[in-house]
Amino acid sequence: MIYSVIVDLSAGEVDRIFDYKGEGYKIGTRVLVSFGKRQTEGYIIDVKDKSDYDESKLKEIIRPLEDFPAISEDLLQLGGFMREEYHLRWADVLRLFIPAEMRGNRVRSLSRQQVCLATQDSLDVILDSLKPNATMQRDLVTFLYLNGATLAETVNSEFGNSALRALKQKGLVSSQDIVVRRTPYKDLNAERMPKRELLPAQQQAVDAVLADRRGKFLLHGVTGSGKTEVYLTIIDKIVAEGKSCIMLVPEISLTPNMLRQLRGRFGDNVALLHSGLSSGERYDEWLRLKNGEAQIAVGARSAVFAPLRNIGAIIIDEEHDGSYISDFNPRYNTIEVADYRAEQNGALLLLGSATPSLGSYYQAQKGKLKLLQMPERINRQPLPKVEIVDMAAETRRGNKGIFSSLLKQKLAETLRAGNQAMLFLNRRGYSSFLMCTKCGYVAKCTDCDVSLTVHRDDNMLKCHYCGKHFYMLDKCPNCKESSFRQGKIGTQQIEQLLREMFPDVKVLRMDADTTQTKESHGKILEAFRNGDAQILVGTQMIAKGHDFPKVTLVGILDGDQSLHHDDYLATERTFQLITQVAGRSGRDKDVGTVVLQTYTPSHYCLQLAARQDYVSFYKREISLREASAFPPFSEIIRILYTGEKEKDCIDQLTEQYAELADLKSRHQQAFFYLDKMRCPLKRAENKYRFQILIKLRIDSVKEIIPQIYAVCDGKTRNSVQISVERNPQNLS
DNA sequence: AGCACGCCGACT
DNA sequence: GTCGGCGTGCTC
Repeated sequence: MIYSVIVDLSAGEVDRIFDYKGEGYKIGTRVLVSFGKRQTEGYIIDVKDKSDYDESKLKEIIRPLEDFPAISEDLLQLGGFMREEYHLRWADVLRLFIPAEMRGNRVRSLSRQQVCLATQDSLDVILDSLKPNATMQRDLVTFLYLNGATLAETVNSEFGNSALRALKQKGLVSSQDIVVRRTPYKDLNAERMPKRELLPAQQQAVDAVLADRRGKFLLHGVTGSGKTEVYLTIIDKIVAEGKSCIMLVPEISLTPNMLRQLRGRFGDNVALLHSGLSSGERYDEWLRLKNGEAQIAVGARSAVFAPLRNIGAIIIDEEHDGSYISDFNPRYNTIEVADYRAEQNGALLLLGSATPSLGSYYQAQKGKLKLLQMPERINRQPLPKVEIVDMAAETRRGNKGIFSSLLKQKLAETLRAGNQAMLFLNRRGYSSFLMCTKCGYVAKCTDCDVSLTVHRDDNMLKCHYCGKHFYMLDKCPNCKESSFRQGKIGTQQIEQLLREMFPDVKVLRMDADTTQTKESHGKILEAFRNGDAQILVGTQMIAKGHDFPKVTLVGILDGDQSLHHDDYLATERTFQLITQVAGRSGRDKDVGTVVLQTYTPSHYCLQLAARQDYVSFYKREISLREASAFPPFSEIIRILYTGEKEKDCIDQLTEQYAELADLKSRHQQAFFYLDKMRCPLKRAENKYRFQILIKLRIDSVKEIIPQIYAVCDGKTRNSVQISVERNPQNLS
């Protein structure tokens, strides 16, 4: 037989099928092949009788890497779709479908010794054969009789090594090696959670979804409206019918919470997939799904590739979240991928959010998604009251600080009442830059065109783009003066200011700097939930999904921050962020308050976010998008050129731009826009950045996109990396 | 992605 | 003269 093999190398020149000879392999099997002068892993993606290549030159497949096909045929088909749709390489796509540790033979199953009784005799008979004073041995035998096979390490710690050895010698107990599965978050409470009675709105949503098993739904439920319970009920039903489910949450820090609820309801039938697991855990969880030992996959975006068969439902929580769009290689849109998989499997697709993305809500308006609404909180509490504070007026009144007088007052009240507060500022570090007051020199990264952020905890200057660290400056390298002005305040400084303002109050901070270790997310959140601290300061990390019953005050310190980016997503993002953060307040008995500080208090985005009026915001924003022909009424394509040699980048861009201009002249009506420019972020990680921006008429996308891809695949310099992004999330 | 081949500059 | 820089081409 001839096998079509994709070699597991990520490079343009080898991104094609290589034929090999072999016998008895199944499609989807990973194999070892000899390739050029050495051996490589590869994936069988097809079988055929004849090769287009000179068959006498075909090499033989050396051997399979696993005794089962690692990639199912429907995932292979999905891979083909993604390759076309997102202009990706086979190897990059296929790698998404298997746990990373399977490549390069790094997998090891974990085996442990297990001991059990080696005799069928009754307990009395066994006990009779033991001396009355051998208490440990008698206890152990009794234990094994009652509990069955047990891990040797458990037995050893409970009953001691000598009892076990003695019993083995007598032939009463035997031991064997078994493969044990490594379970992430093993100690996460697994107490059985009862099904909760659904409220009418929840029941309606569930009924509507279950009425169409191939339907596509958008569940718009305000923060605190009980969307999770809807998801659980649907999963329950689908699993009961023998089908599997995928449940996606936006980021790793939210998985423990969802996992706790899923395990509480479905026990071991749940497996967790995300990049934060140890390699052993990830492999074992993947295998449990692959083998059908678990039918429910939960995780961040990569869990959409869970190796499940017969999928009945794919649920995406907080569907508006930007993390569902992978913005580095391989770039893909999780919702589109989920849609394809749902279609393939005849599964239902459910997207949920309190602030749906404009695109999804538009799809719902057009009837492509069925819209389900849950407009009320489950506790019947009103949504939190949002007070907008005009910081310009505050400054005029002489308050130059970061906290408005209203926020200070509310903070004091909240603390006095024994409640908790969250303060949100989407800027980590101590201050955003360091500038010499004498000559205006600003400390910049050596590799990126970005000013360095001051970090006080380790007294360093850090590049938030590439992560490089630099020593703090004591004098200006330019004019040797040592007087500096600092930029905008970050979370570190907020934490410090709060400690000064409320010396007796415990403050926790959660941002990328305090969550570097694997479990730090969970620890901070748990500490705050337990009441170990009264104030939590954080970046957008604290905005998402968490449920803190004692929080009655949320302060948004810089509501403008994301509003004035000059990209078309700025207002949508700001609205989502403010609504999500505000939703953390007042989730229990007490009504929540939100203080929203801004310099543009009358901006419609902030006004409508303060009223949590999504529908009005949608109407306003969608008509703006339509008038200015932005997505979803067009598609934006960015071709990004990066490289260490500036001239090569420019030459490469210029050549391809000429071809695209030619393409445009032949399809005038398809193009709203075509232009080339230096990126706003001129250089990053020691590479220059240039881009071509294209805006296409939506009904021309299908026809034009392959031609744009073809241009990018033309003759290229390997000193320049070229990537194509469709509807990029940021244009920096 | 890696590895060999091949053609120019800087050194013992 | 030779070592070695990295541009170019190839892998079933």
